[in-house]
Amino acid sequence: MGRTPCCDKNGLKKGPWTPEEDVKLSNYVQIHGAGNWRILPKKAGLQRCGKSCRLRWTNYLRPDIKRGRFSFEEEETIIQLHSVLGNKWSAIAGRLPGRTDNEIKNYWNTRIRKRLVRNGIDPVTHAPRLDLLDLSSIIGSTLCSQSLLNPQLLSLANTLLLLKQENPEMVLQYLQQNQICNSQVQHQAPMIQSQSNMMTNCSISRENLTASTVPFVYENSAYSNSSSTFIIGNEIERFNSLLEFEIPEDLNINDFL
DNA sequence: AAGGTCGCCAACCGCTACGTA
DNA sequence: CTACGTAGCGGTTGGCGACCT
Repeated sequence: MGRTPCCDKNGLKKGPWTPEEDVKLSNYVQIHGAGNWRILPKKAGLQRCGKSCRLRWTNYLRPDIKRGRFSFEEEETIIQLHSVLGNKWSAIAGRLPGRTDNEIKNYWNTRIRKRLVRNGIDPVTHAPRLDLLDLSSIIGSTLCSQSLLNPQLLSLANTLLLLKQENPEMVLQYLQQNQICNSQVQHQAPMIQSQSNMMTNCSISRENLTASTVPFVYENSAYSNSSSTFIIGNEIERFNSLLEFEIPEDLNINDFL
């Protein structure tokens, strides 16, 4: 038959750990090592179940845990890994030294997820939320009739549209740097007089989008498909932190196509 | 100043895969 | 092979502090 029960739950303490309990647990693990959580509480003199001890150790007391704010690089890594792995918090934590799955999960749910939603990006699929866009100008257009509505291209165009709302100047720079937009548009300071006029000076051909943009996005990422939105999504954040912009109300995706 | 609301995060709950008797 | 314990994982909860009204 099986083993004896791991612990008798009657009389065991629950709730927040006291400093005294932390010391007992830390001292015991430092001497005897982590593991065998079933007998650990008794030997360490703790009125806790082994599971509670294991969680306390792995999520809080472990000496290699890095505490404090997540860096921009860590945040980028989390978003990128989440776009590939989904809610596999332990797998994500395994690639972020010093961070626990619980910490990453909390950070995702309280910060990153909300911010992605705010920027019009679905936190589950990491794709732009099409329901937030007026796609009437696309559906039924020549794009469709010519079978050129490839999902990646549409996804990229949508992302650029969102990005334009956030930061039109950056969109221009991005397009020009990657030879997607050939026109010589003057770089101007933020709070430009008319963002929409500026954009109409740019011509972005479908050939350029498929031949230049998508490979550019991919070669800057270890992942495929969904990562295209991720890369640009980060650009939104990066520039948001630097600049403030007016958001034009007369946006149309045709500005990009 | 007091009560209400919100956000953060540590800890718990429940489930699953795997190991062991 | 079966039954059960253990470890690990992801989802959820609840306490607490900060902020708002």
